[in-house]
Amino acid sequence: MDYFYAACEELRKPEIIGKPVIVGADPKSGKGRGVVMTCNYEARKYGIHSAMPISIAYRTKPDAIFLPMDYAYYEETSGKVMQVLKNFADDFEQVSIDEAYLDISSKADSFEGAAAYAKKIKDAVKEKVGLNCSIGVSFNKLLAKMASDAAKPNGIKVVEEDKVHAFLDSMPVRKLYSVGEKTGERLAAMGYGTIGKLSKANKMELIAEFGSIGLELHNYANGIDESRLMQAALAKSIGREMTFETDTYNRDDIESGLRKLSEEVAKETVKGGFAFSIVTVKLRYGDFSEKLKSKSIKPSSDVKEIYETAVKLYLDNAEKNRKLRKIGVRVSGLIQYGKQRRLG
DNA sequence: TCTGGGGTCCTAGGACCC
DNA sequence: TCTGGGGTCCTAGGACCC
Repeated sequence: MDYFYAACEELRKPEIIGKPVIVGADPKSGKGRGVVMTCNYEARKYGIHSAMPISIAYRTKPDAIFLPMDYAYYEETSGKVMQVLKNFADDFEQVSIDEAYLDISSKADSFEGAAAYAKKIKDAVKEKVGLNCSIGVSFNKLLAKMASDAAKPNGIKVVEEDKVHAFLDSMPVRKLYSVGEKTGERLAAMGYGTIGKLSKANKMELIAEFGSIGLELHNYANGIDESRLMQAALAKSIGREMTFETDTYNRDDIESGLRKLSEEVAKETVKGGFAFSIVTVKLRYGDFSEKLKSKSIKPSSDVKEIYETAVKLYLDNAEKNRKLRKIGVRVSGLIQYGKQRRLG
């Protein structure tokens, strides 16, 4: 989906269409903590983008329309979109709230036919939900995904078998799926600044540097991806995090934060019908250094177990003279004992 | 300029079991 | 006195994605 959260807001507030719209943290007149979740293309004209600190977005365009996240509404809208998409697919994999893979092998016998079919899907999403999406069409998931990125906004991009290198080679290596900031820097230092250069790299050199990921990088750079669509899987962990308005080492503030987070996590695990056997606490200090501390326990579904384990992990491991910026609570080792309900 | 919150997967050492 | 190989679980850390 194109700029999904901001597009959802435009859908229910047509009067904001055409103005810069930013969904994310409360800017608090430039003092707010947090980031831009997404923004529409009018806001992007000013250089605003996802993950940008909200304070900078505010400084850049103080008269933009700033809106808080409304997950429940976005989930509901996402559900409608996914329902439309499923009806067009032989096989279907939802990847996130606003992305999905569709296997349409039986629906077209050429890429030309597939492109026409993609247009039908786009039109149906627009007609039934009212939102624009972008579609990548290719012969594997990697290339379909990268083509859909290239198709944004509101486009369709096809990558045929004999056009893989024409499509990938000139892109900076950072655009390759699975290459983030760190791997991008290491690849650049090795002389692989573009996907084309990476595609010709020596496999063994990449394996020596990155282990099994090195082989994956080489395959991806050559457009090779044999992964299949995955069936919806049960959650592996459930967590909640919060950033303090100002950094703190006050024990009462931190413990009440852990209590609130534990309660939310417990509510979510009960909703999913899960017990858990591992509790993890995240501690982020003012300098952004982060520690995760975890403890295995007897399987439980009790909020008290989460809270008491979380507080113990905090007390045993936090450096009490350093202020904390963020805390988090997560449970894993999930065992489903009850009926699954949809997780939000 | 100052950096969120939800996740997943991979690696690795040590403990422990057979 | 010196000692293998296979496996799982626990804990911690790192990277990435949306």
